[in-house]
Amino acid sequence: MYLKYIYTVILFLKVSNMQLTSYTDYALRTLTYLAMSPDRQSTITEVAEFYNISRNHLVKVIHQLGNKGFINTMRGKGGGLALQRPPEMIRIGDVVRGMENHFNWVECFDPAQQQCRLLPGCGLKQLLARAGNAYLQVFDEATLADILPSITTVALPTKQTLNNRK
Amino acid sequence: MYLKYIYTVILFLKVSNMQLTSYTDYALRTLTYLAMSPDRQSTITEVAEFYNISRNHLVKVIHQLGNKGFINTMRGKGGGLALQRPPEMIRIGDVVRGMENHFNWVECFDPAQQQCRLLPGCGLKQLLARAGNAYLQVFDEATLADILPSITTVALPTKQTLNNRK
DNA sequence: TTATAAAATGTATTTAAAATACATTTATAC
DNA sequence: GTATAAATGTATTTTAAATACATTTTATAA
Repeated sequence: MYLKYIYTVILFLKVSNMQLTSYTDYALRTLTYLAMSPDRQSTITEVAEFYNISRNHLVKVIHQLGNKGFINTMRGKGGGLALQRPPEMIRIGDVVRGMENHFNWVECFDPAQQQCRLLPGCGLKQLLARAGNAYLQVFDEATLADILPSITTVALPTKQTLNNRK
Repeated sequence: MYLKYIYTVILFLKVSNMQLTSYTDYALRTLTYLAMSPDRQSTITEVAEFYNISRNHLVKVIHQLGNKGFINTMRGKGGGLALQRPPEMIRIGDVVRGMENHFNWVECFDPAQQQCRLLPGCGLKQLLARAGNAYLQVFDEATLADILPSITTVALPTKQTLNNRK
């Protein structure tokens, strides 16, 4: 007897993308910069130049940092950026989550139908979810204050040096 | 007095790439397939067709699975693939590590010099490393046997059905 | 009240890596 | 020696991230 194979339930797993892009990198560095430059406004240009990274890319990162409530942004002359809360109150896990919006731990789907056709016994999905949670958990246990480099190793611009520069 | 800013120590973090690509996805599914088809040789073509995925891509995945010692591959007529060990002996963490070779948790470098210029107080590096370890830890606690779907939901080809097919 | 400095926003281009495709070689069973 | 299967290498396509460019909006200092 000829048996057609039953392909009905196919486990298609778009395995979790846990990639932290330069988005998160830039975000954390911007926050670090701001934390090390308290009591004044910094600007996007200033941060981009300090780290020697693309200002254009940074613009978007900083915009998002503002949207997510990590920093205050002020337009116009005399405007700039500053932390919205002290470093101790900024949880790294929140930053990571806020910057990486595609934290789709798992998607099980039929690539043709683009919909989940979860196998009843699919243990991988749960495993990936647990791994992802363990990953974020670590970030949830640290604040910006915890990762600040010892300030003495880096000389940051100050209001005075920025003025001298002009 | 004019102060030149000291840009000397710049923290450049290529933030860890924790992305599991379709490589790992395909690998885990191949292993699952083989585990559900014990007592016989399967072929690359068979696995690719079952999951309806690119045979060419799968070829490389399977080659690597063989290199890493998860499966036995046999060339030539009557050849094919089979698990090298029972599912209980195949640790998911090992598979993930084996397939994703670029698990560079952290790289701190000056993009110009491409070398690490680690800040003494850089707490992010450690944090990322810890998160990565926590992530892998979960995979280390599971074996292939743990994630196998209940076999009754999927009908796999058998030696008999494969012959009927010709 | 105007000029300027700053962020906000949108679009287009470049780059890098993953995914896929294609072609050839090597091994083995019959 | 022929058919079947994996091994291997290269080229192309696709996708998403990163970057660049252009314009608009907002605030404020002069």
